[in-house]
Amino acid sequence: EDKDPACPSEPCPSAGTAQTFDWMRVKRNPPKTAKVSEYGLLGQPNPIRTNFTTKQLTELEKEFHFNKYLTRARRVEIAATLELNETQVKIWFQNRRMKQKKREKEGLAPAVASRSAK
Amino acid sequence: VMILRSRFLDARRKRRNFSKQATEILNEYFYSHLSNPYPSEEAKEELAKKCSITVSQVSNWFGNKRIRYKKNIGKFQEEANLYAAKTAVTAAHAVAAAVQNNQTNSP
DNA sequence: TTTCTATGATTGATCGGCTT
DNA sequence: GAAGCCGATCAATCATAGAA
Repeated sequence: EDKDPACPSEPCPSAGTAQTFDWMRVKRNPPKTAKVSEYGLLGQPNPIRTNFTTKQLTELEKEFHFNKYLTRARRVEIAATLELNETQVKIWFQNRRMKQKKREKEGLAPAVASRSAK
Repeated sequence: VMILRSRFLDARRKRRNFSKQATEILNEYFYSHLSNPYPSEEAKEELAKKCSITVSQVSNWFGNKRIRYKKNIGKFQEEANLYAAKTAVTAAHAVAAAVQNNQTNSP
């Protein structure tokens, strides 16, 4: 049930004007990581968000420690080894770099001392 | 079994809720900018300072708030009206104070 | 204490903009 | 002109704090 925007320009205080702005309508397209399972059969079009295994994450992390950026060749290698798309590997590295940057920025001088703990 | 869902036991385990007043400040900003609740980097830094939390936490808060708000606008209606009224009262006080001051200076 | 809900954080993936 | 990166954000989920 929606309310007709009867009073758009009049700020009637008592009325709960719950308008819907554009940002509330934003919808993300489903991940293109469809990848119909090999023997799925189940009517599962696509699990949407892939859950990386601990093994995959460990390998990716190891590689990241070695190189923050990947070459096409290396990416193909890793993708094949870990059974992931090249895109997934690429995106993982991008996100990982962002995470790295965030940690460096925050984990540097907490400003207010905290030497009172323990 | 696949009890490997132990997502490395993230740091989210030791989560702490923000102070009552911090949440108050964040909500005031959110509802007074409901048409576009996307604070700029500068605004985030200011909010972070006022709330005594990090900029990332401010970002997380707005991210969660936006998603959860639009997921169920009705559930936040009461809260929305509450803050709308609050800001209205604040504005009214400012006006009242101005009037008061004006009269005091007018014999 | 147990159950359920509110909430902060994490993260694979998307969007728009800019560079190569 | 497609491809990669960045920064911000989304959206689903995790794990816990707090209400019931």
